[in-house]
Amino acid sequence: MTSAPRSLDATQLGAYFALIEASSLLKHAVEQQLRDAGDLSYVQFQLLATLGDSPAGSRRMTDLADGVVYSRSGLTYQAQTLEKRGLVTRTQSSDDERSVTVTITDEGRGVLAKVFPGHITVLDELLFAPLSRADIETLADILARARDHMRRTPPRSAEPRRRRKPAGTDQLP
Amino acid sequence: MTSAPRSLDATQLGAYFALIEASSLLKHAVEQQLRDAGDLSYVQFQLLATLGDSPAGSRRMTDLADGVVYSRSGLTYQAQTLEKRGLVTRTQSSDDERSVTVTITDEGRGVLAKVFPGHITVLDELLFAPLSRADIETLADILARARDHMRRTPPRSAEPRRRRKPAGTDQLP
DNA sequence: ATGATGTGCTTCGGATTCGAAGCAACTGCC
DNA sequence: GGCAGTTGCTTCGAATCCGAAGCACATCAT
Repeated sequence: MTSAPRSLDATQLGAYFALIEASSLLKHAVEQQLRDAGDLSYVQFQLLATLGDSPAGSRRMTDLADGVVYSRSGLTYQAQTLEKRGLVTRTQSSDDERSVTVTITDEGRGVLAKVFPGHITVLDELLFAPLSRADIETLADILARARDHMRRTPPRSAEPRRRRKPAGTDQLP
Repeated sequence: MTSAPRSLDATQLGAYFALIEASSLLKHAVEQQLRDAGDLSYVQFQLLATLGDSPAGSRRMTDLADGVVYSRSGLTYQAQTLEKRGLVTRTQSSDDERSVTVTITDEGRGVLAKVFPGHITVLDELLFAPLSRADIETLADILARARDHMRRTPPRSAEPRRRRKPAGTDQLP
């Protein structure tokens, strides 16, 4: 299928490791700041920030899950947590009874506002400080392309559920 | 304290989000492949790979923790797991009674070898496919600088415990 | 030596994660 | 209409993660 299981050259390895390490370090630092400043986990912050940017401060669970990279069940868990703290509300959609609309509350926006300045400071000091303007632009461009490609490419076993047909009725979807 | 709590411009935001999303997506995909191919978590793979690259296939716990971004306790947990499966051994250092040396076993190398080809395939298909040679070089360069900077920069409250000196006895290490 | 401090690792408890399974509501097709 | 299949979300159980506290050895100053 693919050609011989070749190995990666030094540059590729470097890019791969640097990507993983840089994002891990950054994420850890950001997580700590969020925890200290507003008692938020990273996902919780992402959810609030996404909602804060959304029209009417609302989104369906599914849309949220698409934006963030988390599992559905994890999203449910965090949404519950945020609801308990009064930072979001959850309401049934009227047109689709199954669908749940999550909305950020004023208190949620308050926490977001309280946490933002420190968040930006961390980014400035850790990520942007050693990079030039041009670096940042280049980085954004390259990573955006990689991300978009990955989003388009199914995870290699993402068939949503292969159901067995009654018998012999096997046409492709 | 810091200057006015400015906000990020579009490019910076783009770079930040792209970094987080791209690394998350990549990590998830890699994790799945590792799970399927060798029943390894990502950390476990990182540990084995690090050991495999080390002289004599050995490292002290602390050195491993520095290489990977994980917490000490998490490292202990994974090392135990790997030991149970016979992929590494743990032995006391002779010169420092507290220190534990982790060594990869032949079986560990076997798992590593079994998992590698698929690992590389995932990287090729997901990360490198949409990027040019030059992109990869640039990416490696920029992210390496960012990573090195972050490693140098203490996490803003990482003073390992500032003991008060008796008085005036302050020379640098 | 000997106590004070520092270091290396583990244990402990709690939080967060995921996938699989379950439930309820929607859709399409006969 | 009415049932098969799909979709949206939650629940469940197990795995994994982290920080704080604990333990044992090392090192340093007295």
